[in-house]
Amino acid sequence: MEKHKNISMAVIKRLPKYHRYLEELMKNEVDRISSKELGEKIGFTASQIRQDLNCFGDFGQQGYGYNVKELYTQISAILGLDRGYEAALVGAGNIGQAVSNYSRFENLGFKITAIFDANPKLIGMKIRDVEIMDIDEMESVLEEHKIDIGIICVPRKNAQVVADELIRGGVRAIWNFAPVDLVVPDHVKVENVHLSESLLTLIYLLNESES
Amino acid sequence: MEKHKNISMAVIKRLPKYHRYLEELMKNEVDRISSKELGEKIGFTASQIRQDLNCFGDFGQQGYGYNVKELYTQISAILGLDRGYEAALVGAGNIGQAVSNYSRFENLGFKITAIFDANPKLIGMKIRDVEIMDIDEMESVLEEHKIDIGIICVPRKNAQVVADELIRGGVRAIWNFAPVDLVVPDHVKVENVHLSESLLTLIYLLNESES
DNA sequence: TAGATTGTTAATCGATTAACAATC
DNA sequence: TAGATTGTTAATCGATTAACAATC
Repeated sequence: MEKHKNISMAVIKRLPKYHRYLEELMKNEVDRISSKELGEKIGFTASQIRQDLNCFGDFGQQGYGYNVKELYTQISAILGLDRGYEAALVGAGNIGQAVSNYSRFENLGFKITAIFDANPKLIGMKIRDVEIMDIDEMESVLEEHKIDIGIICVPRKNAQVVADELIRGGVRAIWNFAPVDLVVPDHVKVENVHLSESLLTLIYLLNESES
Repeated sequence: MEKHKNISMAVIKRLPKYHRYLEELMKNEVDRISSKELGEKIGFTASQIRQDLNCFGDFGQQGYGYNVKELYTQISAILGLDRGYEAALVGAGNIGQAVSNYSRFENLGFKITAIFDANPKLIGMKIRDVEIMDIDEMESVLEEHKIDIGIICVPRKNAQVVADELIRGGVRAIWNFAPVDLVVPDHVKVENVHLSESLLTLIYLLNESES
């Protein structure tokens, strides 16, 4: 399976969508699907789907299409969902609490096992059985505990410092909810959830269609 | 200013980023900036920045660059931030509450003026002075009150129904936090915040860089 | 076998980058 | 004026779509 190299971002960003639609098809007990049918569901061209999937392997069968269950398993493996992930969340404010409480992630093998905040009022509180710790303890916790993913939900001005600290603690992937572009070394991956940018895009589109 | 047509999504998605960086430059009291300097800050090529901006007008001056304040004003206007927006949020669970509480939006002229939920325990509670109303009242509230943007924070299975209801009530833009792709008529714009997809992308990148 | 649908190559389309004359 | 930097056209690069032989 060494096809795996130099996959474009465009393709990568579509993988989770395939995953979601295949999960749904499985739930509806659909056994097979052609690229044409899947394309109609998902809103892609059949051609694009075949191109995308062929970046990773030959999952289909001529004259038949794709076996839903098998393809789902394959995509899950490609995404890396065949193992679990431990995350540490920093910043237990509005968004931090929402993310901590979001149960949908657990099906994906994703677990938040540590939560940090600087606010004394929050420290000691529990979110889904995980106690909020003092951010000063983060360094030592990261040392004794292997964390895959850091989640940054702190105010903008603290985000970079927290990122640096997470990286020093061995974190290789950062899910960033703060409205900044973090500066990180090459071996660290960042995925941003920039809510304001998303909202501004929507506002632009709203006005565009009205004018 | 009728250059405004047929702007590609790639460009539109970059506009909020320009807005953010220009805001920061203004705060730092920078008067002028060249496409080269801005590019270095923001991580785009100078060429791309000039191309992007020229979709909307001639904002620069040869030999000088761009006036930060003026460009910021222009980008704000392009994004539609020269007026205010009223939003209705549906689903006051984890994410709904986080979004309701997110104060950063108010600087953008964006205000959540109505919140709905189906849960009797939540109805009557207040979030930032806005009372959570019974979702059954939504139809009448939308009738008497002009709402620009609907925010969907309900569970997946209810999202499409809520979207339909918002659209019937005259909403033209939907900010969707539910993990579904909504089906809407052409004149309605949807911007998705798909947290699971974002997380899966990050997990993929994490594994890619490790292998 | 015949029909369907894949994997893959080639053609097209769109977005990014480079180059440079215009000009402040 | 000379240097700097734009706006814009042309070249390149990459992503999407179309086409079709291979084959289940």
